[in-house]
Amino acid sequence: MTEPKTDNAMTFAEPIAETCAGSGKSDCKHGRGENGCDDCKVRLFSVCGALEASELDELDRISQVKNFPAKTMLFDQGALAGSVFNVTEGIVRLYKSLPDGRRQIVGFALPGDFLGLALMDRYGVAAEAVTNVKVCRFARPAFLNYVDGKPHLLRRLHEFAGHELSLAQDQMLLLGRRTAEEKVAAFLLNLQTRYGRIGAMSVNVPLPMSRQDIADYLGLTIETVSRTLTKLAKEKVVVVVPDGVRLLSTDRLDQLAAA
Amino acid sequence: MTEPKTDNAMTFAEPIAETCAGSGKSDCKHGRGENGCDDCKVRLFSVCGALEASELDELDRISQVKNFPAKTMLFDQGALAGSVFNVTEGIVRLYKSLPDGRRQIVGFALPGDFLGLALMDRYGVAAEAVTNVKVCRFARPAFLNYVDGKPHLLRRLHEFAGHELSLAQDQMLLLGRRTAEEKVAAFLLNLQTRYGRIGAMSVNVPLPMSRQDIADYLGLTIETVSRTLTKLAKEKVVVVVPDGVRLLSTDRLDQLAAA
DNA sequence: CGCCGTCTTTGACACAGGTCAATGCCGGAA
DNA sequence: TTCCGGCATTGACCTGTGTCAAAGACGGCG
Repeated sequence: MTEPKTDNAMTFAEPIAETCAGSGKSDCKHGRGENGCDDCKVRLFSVCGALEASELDELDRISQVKNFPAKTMLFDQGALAGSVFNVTEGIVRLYKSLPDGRRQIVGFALPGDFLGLALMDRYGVAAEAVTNVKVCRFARPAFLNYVDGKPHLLRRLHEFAGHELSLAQDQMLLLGRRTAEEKVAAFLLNLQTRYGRIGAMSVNVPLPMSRQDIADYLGLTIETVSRTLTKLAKEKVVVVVPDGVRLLSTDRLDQLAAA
Repeated sequence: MTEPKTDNAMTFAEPIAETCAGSGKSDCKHGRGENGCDDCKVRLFSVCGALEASELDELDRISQVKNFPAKTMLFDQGALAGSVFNVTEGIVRLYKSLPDGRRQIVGFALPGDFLGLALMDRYGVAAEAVTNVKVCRFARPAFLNYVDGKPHLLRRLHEFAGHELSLAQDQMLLLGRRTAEEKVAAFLLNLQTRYGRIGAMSVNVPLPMSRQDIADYLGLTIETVSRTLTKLAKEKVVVVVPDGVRLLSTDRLDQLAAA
């Protein structure tokens, strides 16, 4: 369990707004690399296919780039949901907390991921920048207005929500029924896959988040995460490197994860 | 952990179709008790407010009442999602399984709840009748067709999905960070609340599901569930009765659940 | 009525993972 | 360069929960 943080007077970030110079050039071709439109501020993976070039332009126009330094909060659990975010750089942790400080990280948002898409009036989880983070922010009213009257997009959003739910259910299975070793193995494979989707496919899996974060994501303690990683390293399944892990035997990990 | 079931050759239910006599009377007033329209086959809590009377009629028309005896399967994990269900009577368990038989129940569906609303092409979880179950079934194409062109409904559905996600995240917190006693306390309170919403508000909480089901829902073993219940009974927090529990001190439970 | 199968409870014991504490590692400040 | 503070690792030990086994409780059925 997480020990109550002494440093829990977490500052609410005052993000630095940028003028979005550079992405303002209007000769944008909306080239659809695997990162979505390369010129645009937003990085759409999942929703991209549902959008016309003109719609992408419009979406881009109502957006605003913001930076959040590492460890600052994008929004707090239960706060009025004023914005929808699209992460473009860095990693965000999403979590719920118990009054005594125990914390459960329900997910890490990587570049391309959306936050606040549920479109409920309050955020159900808190979001903090793990690394320095760049996001594309949409004011809720503008986004709602944009979405309304685009049933295909609404539909897409709904499918997307269904996918999120499915992932959450996978995580329940992991939290409720898997051993520490299985949890860590599944986590590493999962991260590898997700990094693969944003270009950095490799056996080198960066772990920008702390051991505490990993522990709070997997329902373990920091010591158990550390020990498990060491054990996997001793068994030549992984190599622990600064800020990451190199996967030696994905097969073995698959086996351990017992997907 | 769940021991591998010897009886896992679970039969795929061949539901008995009914002719829906009785609810076919067309003088339905669509009286909106807390159960939705009392005359209709469907029992809509969450989505109800978004529908006009005429739309409810239409929805009712494309629906079909089916019965599933206890322990039969409504659909399997990964199966083609051919139907959307609205539970009208009984309880359904939704779960994911590991290849070795370990099982995680991700939720219990009570009357009024929808199954398969994610509208993805495959079910992400399996669904089994805990008790005898009566559902209102919509063929996917008909339901999709019905939903399309009703943006307000689509919107509502999306909000509903967001709510589901939020519940799933609460469950992650429970699974990852709570003790056995906290889990059981939270479970009982949660059930009480949900029963309250469908009319049977009382300190008597029916537990139609087995101890194994509760264990698989809370990430515990059957023995731990049993012991915890016994402990709560010794402390005069609850009384264990046949197929249920009477809550003596909701306050104490709240305190234990540490919401 | 008694038998039997299934579920639940209870007890004794084991162990995965938590707790506590010491040490190591590293990067930034002076 | 050294000091310092914040992680991460490692070890020793403990405990909550799992495992195994036996004994009720209960309902269906002959």
